[in-house]
Amino acid sequence: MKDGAQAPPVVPEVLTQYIGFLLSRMGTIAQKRFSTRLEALELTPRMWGALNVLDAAGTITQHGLCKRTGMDPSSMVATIDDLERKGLVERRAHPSDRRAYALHVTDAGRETLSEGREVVQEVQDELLAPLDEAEREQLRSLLVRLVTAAGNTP
Amino acid sequence: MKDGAQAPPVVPEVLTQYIGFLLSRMGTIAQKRFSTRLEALELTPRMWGALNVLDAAGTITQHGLCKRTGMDPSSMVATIDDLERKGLVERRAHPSDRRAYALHVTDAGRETLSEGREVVQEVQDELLAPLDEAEREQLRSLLVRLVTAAGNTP
DNA sequence: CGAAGATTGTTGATGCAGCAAACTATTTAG
DNA sequence: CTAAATAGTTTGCTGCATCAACAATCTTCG
Repeated sequence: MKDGAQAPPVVPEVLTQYIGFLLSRMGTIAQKRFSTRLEALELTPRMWGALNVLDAAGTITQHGLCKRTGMDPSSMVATIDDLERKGLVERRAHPSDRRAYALHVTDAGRETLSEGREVVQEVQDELLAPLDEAEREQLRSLLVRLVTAAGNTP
Repeated sequence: MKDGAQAPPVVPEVLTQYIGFLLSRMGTIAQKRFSTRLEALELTPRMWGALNVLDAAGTITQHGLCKRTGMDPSSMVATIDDLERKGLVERRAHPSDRRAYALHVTDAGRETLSEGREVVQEVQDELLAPLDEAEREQLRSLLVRLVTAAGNTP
């Protein structure tokens, strides 16, 4: 019966004192899970993030998306290419700047968004299974403060 | 004065509701910061993690390290190579298994560990600057529970 | 006005980490 | 003793981040 005595794996106690390690590790795990589940919609995490921010912004340029998502401009090109190829996003002419595109979410894009939200909710519920509702909100709030602060210093 | 009206960047409100996104983003940020700071000691985050776990374990095999750190065996080979080349770790013969190595931290390795702990502590303090002591402990505890649970399900 | 500099989107090159397959040497199971 | 599993290693593929360079366009300011 080796399954009963399964190694106490995955979180060496030494490292549980390093919040940085925990953040980085949990981040990787989350990313992997979302990535796997989003495959069903033929979306990558980057596409999903961009689509969400774009939808919330209404209209925005690629550069604007880069600033908000922290994504590199060159990666953004590929991401928008992918989204446009799937018909979820359109590159329209920007009304006042001929260098830039005015990005728009299509109806198909909004459809995909609502499907995606269900999937994402499921994954999130799995990841946060050990926490009750109050703890989840606590975690969320702490993370928002950290990400916000970290984004304004570097 | 455009610097006063700096864009409210880095955390689009849409995404603050996705704890998965926050985790993944904060994890990336943390990793980058640590990576930068550890360069002063000529260490990568992977080397640092392996060195810590190894030190805490006393003696352990590469495979054991892989299980505990979640690192890929092929990556582990390169990581141990690096640590050994810097004289921080030794690959000794395993007493009872001629396939495996018994890894040991050298005196130089312990020296580096104590230097590294100071650096890591600094970075952690910077990252967690917005949180008071109680909140940090709260975050740590929540993350440990999540990582532990996530490590036992996949 | 008009030249200099900044911005937007794009391409290409580089490097790293994760993943999987194949392989050797050795140990364990049946 | 043979078959299967394990430890370590090598190699190649993939995905993503980062960087430098570039063309088109906008902005600034003498």
